Amino acid sequence: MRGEAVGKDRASAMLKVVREDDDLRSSTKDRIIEAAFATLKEEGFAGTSARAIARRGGFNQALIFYHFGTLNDLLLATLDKTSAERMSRYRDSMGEALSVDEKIQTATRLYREDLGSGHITVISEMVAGSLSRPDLGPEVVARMEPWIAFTEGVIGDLLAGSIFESAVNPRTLAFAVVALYLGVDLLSHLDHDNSRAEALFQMAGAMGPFLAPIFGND
Amino acid sequence: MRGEAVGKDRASAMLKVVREDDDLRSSTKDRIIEAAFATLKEEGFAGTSARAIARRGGFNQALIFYHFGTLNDLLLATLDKTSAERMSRYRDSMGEALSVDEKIQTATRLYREDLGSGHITVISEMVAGSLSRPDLGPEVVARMEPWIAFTEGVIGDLLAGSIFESAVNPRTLAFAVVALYLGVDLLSHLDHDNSRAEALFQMAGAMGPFLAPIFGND
Amino acid sequence: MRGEAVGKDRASAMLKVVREDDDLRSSTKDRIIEAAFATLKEEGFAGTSARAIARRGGFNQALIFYHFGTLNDLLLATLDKTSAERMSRYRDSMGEALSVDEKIQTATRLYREDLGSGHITVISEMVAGSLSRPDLGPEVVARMEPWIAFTEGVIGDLLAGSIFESAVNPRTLAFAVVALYLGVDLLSHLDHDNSRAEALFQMAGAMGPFLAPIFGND
Amino acid sequence: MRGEAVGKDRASAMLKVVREDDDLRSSTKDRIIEAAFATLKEEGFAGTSARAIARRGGFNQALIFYHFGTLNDLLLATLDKTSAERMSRYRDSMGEALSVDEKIQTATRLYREDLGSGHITVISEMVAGSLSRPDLGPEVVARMEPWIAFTEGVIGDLLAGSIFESAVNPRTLAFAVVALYLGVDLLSHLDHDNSRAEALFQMAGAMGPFLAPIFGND
DNA sequence: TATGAATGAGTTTTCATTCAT
DNA sequence: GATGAATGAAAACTCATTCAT
Repeated sequence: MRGEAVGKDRASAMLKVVREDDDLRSSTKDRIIEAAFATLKEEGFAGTSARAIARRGGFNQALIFYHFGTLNDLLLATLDKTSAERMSRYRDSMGEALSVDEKIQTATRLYREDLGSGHITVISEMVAGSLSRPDLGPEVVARMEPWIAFTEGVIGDLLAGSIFESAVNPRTLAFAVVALYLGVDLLSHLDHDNSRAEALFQMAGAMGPFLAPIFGND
Repeated sequence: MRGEAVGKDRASAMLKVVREDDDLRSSTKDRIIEAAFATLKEEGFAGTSARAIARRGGFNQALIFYHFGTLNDLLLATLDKTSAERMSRYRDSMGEALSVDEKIQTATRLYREDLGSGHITVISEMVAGSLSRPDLGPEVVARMEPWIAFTEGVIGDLLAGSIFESAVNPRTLAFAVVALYLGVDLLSHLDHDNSRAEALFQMAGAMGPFLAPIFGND
Repeated sequence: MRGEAVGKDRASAMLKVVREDDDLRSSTKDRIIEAAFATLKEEGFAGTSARAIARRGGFNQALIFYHFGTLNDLLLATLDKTSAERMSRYRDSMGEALSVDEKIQTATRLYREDLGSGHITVISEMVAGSLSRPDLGPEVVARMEPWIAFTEGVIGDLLAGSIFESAVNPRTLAFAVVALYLGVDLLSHLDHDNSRAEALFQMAGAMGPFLAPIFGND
Repeated sequence: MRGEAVGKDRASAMLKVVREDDDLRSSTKDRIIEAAFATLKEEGFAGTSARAIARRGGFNQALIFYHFGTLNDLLLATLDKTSAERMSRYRDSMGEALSVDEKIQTATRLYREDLGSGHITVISEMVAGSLSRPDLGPEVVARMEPWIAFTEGVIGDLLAGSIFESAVNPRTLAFAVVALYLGVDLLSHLDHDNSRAEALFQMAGAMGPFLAPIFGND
């Protein structure tokens, strides 16, 4: 496990397929990112040192620096990967939800999905941990922008033609939604209690039918 | 043993005033807390080491441990003090605001006040920094509860008699408001940009007059 | 040896006098400098890591940083101490040597002394090692200046009244003498062969009597 | 095993010329040596890691070890090449200079040439950096010998027939000259100030005409 | 020949905390 | 109450070198 060669998966990949079932053909960079993800999830940002990641992934500390140059860069790559995966999932699912009501249901479902997969934990840890580090903060906030833009799109569709169209700035509201989502994640994660987030989604769900006529999605 | 000296400066403070000659200087514990606050504000959570606090306060590192036993405990005491000060300020101001509209105006004013005084920076740093540390997280979240309770009271007053009274759970909504506030703080702090938070407050302010009749505070 | 208290030698110094014979009353900073000196002498500049110094001195690595802040600063302090000790020795001895001949004899004697005590090794290592480090180079060269100034004084005395007085710039010649001394040190140290340096001093000694009349020191 | 490939690029160079298409590029070993030279010159001995050399030369780190077995060996090969080039230059030029005066002028010119080309920097870095490493020191000093021998020859020619012939040992004096040259290089390089070396050469130049009659080269 | 990947041992430095005084 | 000194553990990162291909 320690000294095994990983790179170069042209012919040898064929052989490796036999060897294991799930994490095959994962390149070394991917393996490192996976280890970083797992460490963030299990040990929190503060516990995610190069040593801890390497221990969890079963590889040498130095490998991180060989592939990513910097621990920060690995962390950001991990955030990027998670973020990209979730983004495509959100884009697909929200695209199919047409009415306000459906969108709320879908968002609730995705939230629960994120919760189960640990993405919420990892993103919460990354955002929170980066806050106090001047070198990471700006990078992390830059990675929030796509989410705000995406949310802005969803909100824009909803508002179009409604009575709020002129009163509400979709970009500002999108910022608020992302901030709320983040705050809920943090607080829920912080005390290991998802019941309040769950109640919030259910409250929103209960309001869905009332909102539908207002937004004209019937 | 070490921690025994902690938490009994009500009576002894009386003595100190007598003991010191003229200028009744803040007690040592207060001085340490002030130094911790200043360090959190200027250097961020990650930069707030025992050494950094001691350097800023002009006292010896070991003094922190003598008085607070643990760096974590000092940090929590600092959060407590800030939180208590702000809470009384919020309680007084929001008590005087009667209508939804007034409450929004007051909340906006208090937010700006917190921004200028650095309380938002310090709280953001504390919450975010603690999140990644299993020993601090639960303690910090416990200190959020009073704010949720306070917000719940404010919301409860508003909802009483309105058409939402039965549809909305004040506790859940209070949780959402605090989460939103926290999320906005974090994001604004993260990229040193308060303009979006400001836009959000202004959007809320613009909606105030429309909301007033709904809530029957006219 | 490991956990022993060192500082605070007011009353306890009395007790310590009994405990050991030579390195008593040496403050911790001195002990660290001595360990650094010994390490430079025995293991060379490249081998003088914080760990190596601490191992040799029997104290904790971190103590170096507590007292000197930086490894560089410890190294420079070590050079300073050695340099100051040798300077006073040179000043005294050369002051007593009046004629050219005597000065050459004295210089030879001092060189041999330096060789035996390891000062030449340490200075050679420091100078050479610093060369390739931009942070140390300028500091080391600054510590060469006093030696050039001292040499300039010695040369100035010799030249005064001689036929060379107008032809030779004492400062330039002093630079050359120090450079020669350094070069001889380096080469001798490099191949562990002092015979050529010795031969050089003897050649100079043989020329002494011939030079005396030229400089008018008879 | 690794080192077997070292040192036989005379015949194989012939083959290479044929093998590569048109632009007979320098052999790989030469390219590596050139990269090492450039790195020593630009980044100093301490900055001349295998990675730094490879980066500068645009080739793979491992190539160094394939061709030279050891980083030390590459460094020594680099010193060898530089040294050999300079030696032939010195031999030619000094051979043409007959009188003391001319020899001083020529040496001054060559020194300036070395300064401009960076050879002095590289040699200074190599000598100084090696000094602190037991594995390099002896090798480097061995590479000084040819220079001492060469200088001995030059001095021997000068002394022949002069009044110093019996008093001065040419070998010892040659050692002193090389040591002086080295010391001047180091000090000048150390504080990025060549003015003192320049002054020294000019002082020597000014004395040239006076020395000529003594040595009988008129 | 050449290379990308990998590694073990090393580096300086910072940390929270303890202890004797 | 307060302090200077001391420590063990850990941090991020770099090094020369090896190896399979």
